[in-house]
Amino acid sequence: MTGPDSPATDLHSAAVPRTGGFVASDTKVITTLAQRADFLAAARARHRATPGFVVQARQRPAAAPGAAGIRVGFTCSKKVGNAVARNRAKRRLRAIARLVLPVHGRPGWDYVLIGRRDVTASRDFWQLQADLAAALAKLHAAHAP
RNA sequence: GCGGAUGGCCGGAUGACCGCGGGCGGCAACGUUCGAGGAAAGUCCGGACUCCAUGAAGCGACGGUGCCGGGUAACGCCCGGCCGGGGAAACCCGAGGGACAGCGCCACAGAGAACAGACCGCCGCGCUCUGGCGCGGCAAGGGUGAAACGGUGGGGUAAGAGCCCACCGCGGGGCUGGCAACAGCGUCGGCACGGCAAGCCCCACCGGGAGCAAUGCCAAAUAGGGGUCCCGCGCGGCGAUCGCCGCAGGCCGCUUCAGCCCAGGGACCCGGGUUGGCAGCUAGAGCGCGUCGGCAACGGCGGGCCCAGAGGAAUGGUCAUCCAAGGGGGCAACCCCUGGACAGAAUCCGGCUUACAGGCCAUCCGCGCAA
RNA sequence: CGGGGCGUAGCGCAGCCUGGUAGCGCGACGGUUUUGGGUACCGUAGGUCGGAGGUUCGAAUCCUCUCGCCCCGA
Repeated sequence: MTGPDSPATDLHSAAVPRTGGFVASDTKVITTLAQRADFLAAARARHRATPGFVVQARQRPAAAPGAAGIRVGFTCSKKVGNAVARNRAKRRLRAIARLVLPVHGRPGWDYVLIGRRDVTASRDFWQLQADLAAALAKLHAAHAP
């Protein structure tokens, strides 16, 4: 993943090679959500819809274990389509999360990306990235005092 | 060339960069290599593997299969053949044993629907008010029906009828060919024997149950609990509270035989703890090549190859060129735009079934043209 | 991975086992009663029996395949 010495790039140059590895104190380590309870907690927190998908975001309590770092989960229910459609939607969401979250995500937060039928798999990839960045900005702003 | 039939194959390609999962090397950074399908699907069959159940034989129950022969680890699959049906042909389709073992059903219509029967009729005799009526014979013709108790033609007769004859069909036994299903031939019988078994059933054959969340190991943690219920701790003999022997009882739905058990065995509920790791987990009835046997399915032999192994679960994104398809423009070369069938491994194999844009190859049948 | 059930008129169901006529309630529509509405009464219409094949003279019913939905166990 991205180290702190790797400068944040703009969206359209996301394909440039990122070098540099993990540092022990890196606060932008991204892990995936696995527990059902985490998904439920994120669903109860704030959310924002975009044309290609829905984002849920939740700031974890500071006392929670492993509070540092960004965590992200993906949801593609049976409504998205058959197994091929679900997997493809999930993979595209995973791709934009990997590109956008190191730049726009905040440590200590959980994000859940929810796929939509047909749109998530077909929408322009750059548009999807822009959607996520804009949604994150709104979510963070709404949370600010 | 057009139309059709069958069998098989492909089902986007190549490259670049950023990423993901596994293996290998390395202390590490990192390098290197591999990474979805013909159906991975539905879960409809058959197995491997693991655990559970005293064993064997017979009987019973339940479920399945069903022309014959072969292939296979096995199958309800495949190949070849037979029979029946469809087609002009290539070819296709068929759950295709038994209806004298028994039971049941065959609506409506029709006279009659399974020991046949007589509505309209046909024939003879008698009567007659000339319309018909009565008695007897007949079952060919009409009508009903999905199906009406052999069919066609001739003889025969009062009218008729396998009453008689020929051919066909049917049934019995025989011969020939075939491993067999079955086919062919001739003979006897004058016809007796309707259909439904994907209705019960009979016959033959097959089948113990559960499933990788199986199962085994390691670690952690609580408890060494509470409650309800069922069966039982029997008898006799010999030797000084034990041992041996016999009987009874128990362990497969029943029976028989063998074996084991004997003072404990079993079922369920409540409460408490865990929701980790490793193995099973991918080299196999494996894939393709050559050769031999076989009509074929397939098998033998030889040498070659290694082809996903995740575990809340890996294949994504972008770009370029080419290929197929659709739309638009142009006389054309060509240009522009859209954009890729069905669909994603979860213990592993053999099949079946279902979904599938488009394309390729081979063989065969019919028609047309040319020779 | 394994097991079970359902699909019939707009809605909820019966009929299927044992094959020949698809029926019940609510609703809809029309009429009567009422000043009007409700109620009550009378009448009418409405169904590819989820889909495709097969067995049978004949299939909602029997058999096979398939689609969709629901439930249960490990």
